[in-house]
Amino acid sequence: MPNETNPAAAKKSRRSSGAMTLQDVAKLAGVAPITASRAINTPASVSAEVLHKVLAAVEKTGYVPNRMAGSLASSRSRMIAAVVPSTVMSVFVETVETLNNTLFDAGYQLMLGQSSYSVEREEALLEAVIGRRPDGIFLAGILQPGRARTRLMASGIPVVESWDLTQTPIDMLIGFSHLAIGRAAAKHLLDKGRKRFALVLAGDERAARRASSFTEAVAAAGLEDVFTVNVGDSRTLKSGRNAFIKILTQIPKTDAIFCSSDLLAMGVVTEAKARGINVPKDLSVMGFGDVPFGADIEPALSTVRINGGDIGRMAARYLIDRAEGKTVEKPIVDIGFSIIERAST
Amino acid sequence: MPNETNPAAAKKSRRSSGAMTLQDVAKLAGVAPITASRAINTPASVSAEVLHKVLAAVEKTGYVPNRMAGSLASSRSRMIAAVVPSTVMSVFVETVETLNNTLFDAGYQLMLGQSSYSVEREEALLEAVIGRRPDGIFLAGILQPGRARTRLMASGIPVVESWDLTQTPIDMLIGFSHLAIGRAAAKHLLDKGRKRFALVLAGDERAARRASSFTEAVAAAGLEDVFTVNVGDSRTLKSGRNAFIKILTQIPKTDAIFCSSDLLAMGVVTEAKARGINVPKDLSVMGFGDVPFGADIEPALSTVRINGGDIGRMAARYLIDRAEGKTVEKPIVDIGFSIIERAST
DNA sequence: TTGAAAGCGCTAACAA
DNA sequence: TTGTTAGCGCTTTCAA
Repeated sequence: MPNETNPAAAKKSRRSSGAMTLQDVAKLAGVAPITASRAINTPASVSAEVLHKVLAAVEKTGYVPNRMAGSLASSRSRMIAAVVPSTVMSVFVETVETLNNTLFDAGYQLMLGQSSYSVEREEALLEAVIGRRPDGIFLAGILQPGRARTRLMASGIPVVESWDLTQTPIDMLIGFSHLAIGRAAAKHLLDKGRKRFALVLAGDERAARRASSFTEAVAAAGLEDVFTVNVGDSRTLKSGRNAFIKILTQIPKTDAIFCSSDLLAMGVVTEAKARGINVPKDLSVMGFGDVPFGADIEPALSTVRINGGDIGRMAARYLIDRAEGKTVEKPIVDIGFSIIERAST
Repeated sequence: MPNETNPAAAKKSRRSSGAMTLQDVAKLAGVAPITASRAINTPASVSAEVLHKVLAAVEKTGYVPNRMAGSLASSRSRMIAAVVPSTVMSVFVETVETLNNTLFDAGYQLMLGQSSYSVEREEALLEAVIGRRPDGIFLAGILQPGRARTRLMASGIPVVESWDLTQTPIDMLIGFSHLAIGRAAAKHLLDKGRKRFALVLAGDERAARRASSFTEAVAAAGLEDVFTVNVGDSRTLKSGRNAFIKILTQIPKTDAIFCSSDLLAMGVVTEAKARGINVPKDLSVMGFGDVPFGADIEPALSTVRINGGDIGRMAARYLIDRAEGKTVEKPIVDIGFSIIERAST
């Protein structure tokens, strides 16, 4: 070993990353590396004197433990991965934020992947994620059968799927029933005495399921067919405005519209107001997702609220418990939803 | 070595994580581990026959490389960390989304940390982040001197600070001038012939700087003092509504309001409309950030646009180039801003 | 083009 | 309570 004799100028081996290591700290503190490790990670398991010496050495060297090495040695990465379709104007952000904060408070980091609503991207993302050996994976949605799902199950990594219900989850599940939401939304609007219904939705399979049960409930009430407008993107207000123009052209008598997002609903309301149509007198509009400012616009927006914060918190809790071997349960939770009645209906 | 003779039941050593390893693949393919590694990572450096055998073995075993082990051996984690204050209704989400997508396309993962606008949390976060040895760190903002900044500089990890300008960046910088924005906003409203100005802002230091140059520019035009309302949170519409009520009570003649976020501006507009005040005839309202739907509300919202996508893309590029040793530059970029004039002014 | 050997920096396992 | 030893699963280095 070169330069052993001159600590001050001790050059690291060619392969070293150059940063301070536990070795350096241990040497400075005059203890074995494992003892330094214990002083840092489980201070209770070490004598006061050793603790003091090691912490002093840490301070002096500016040592920051290399968690990658620790993870490799212990097979515990203290990382959780989350895969979401998007974070911009998305209904998942509250969940991701809460998940992340809860994880951090428990000493975990979040790896975030965005599938951009693409199945291929999602598959590639999951492959990459599995390679990082996270202690858990959160999925915004349910993973369809395929290569990624197989790999994921084979990996043995704890998984929380969310935002939907299924009989065959990969592992854990925190969701709610889109069919029940469609029915509840229809009931809400029927109770208001509305007669002619329309739907505005983007090409999202879950929104389509809400729409189908909505349509059924309206038919069951003996009313005319629900007119449905498909828009490209549920995260823009513009699509909602355009959709309303289409509805007005085709079925002018429409008096209730259920949208697959709050932004779409805001678009409908905006366009209606611009045309002198009174919401909610002439038209009831309902959104989905409960954006933070939905209560403060004029008229305040009726919507379906999903408690995204609860999903994030619960998912974090389940994944951490699993990672720490506290449970082997496979919870399947229906967290439900609430119909939020505000001025727009 | 136990069970060497019975591959089917071959138990891994007690310490093993149990997953397939490069060893397993190599053994199955009849080559050395390093050769299997080359076949997977640099297929060009290997004969066609070996490549075929290794890929077949990968397929059969369902092997997913352990990137943590690879990172440790190569001192390259292929992870980039981003630290932002928040992702809910935040002006940073577009940047994070673009950063993440650009990184993923280049084979990198994103670690996301949220400081929740707390300095202590930010320090703790950065300490945790450094321990993961990311190849680069993106900061939404500029890091103030302190323990974390010192540690970060000592770590040698490439850093991009953003969203502001400074003479003393840690490393790289992609920002813009908040003082220039305040002046430009004031000029825009002065050009409209407005006479009595107000500001609505949350307790954000950057917003305060925009406000100060705004105030100076108004004073330089010989007009009366700018009335300033401080609100708790720039990410709610409600604060904007309340702020406007306060302004109306104190300075009823106010005819121009510059807000520190688009949501605050939307709140002001909403409250004004609810009180029969015409925007923009009686009152000009201007936001900051250019939320995706600002162009589609009624009236369309004038605002200051920061190209968050560009920041994310450039940051990704710089950090990757640095990680791959392509450059050692320390770019300092002023990406500027645009005043977006719409109906609300 | 392929392989043997030696780590990367840490912690599990066992021993004292 | 402290230490010794032997890996974790991969890649760098050097040699053939």
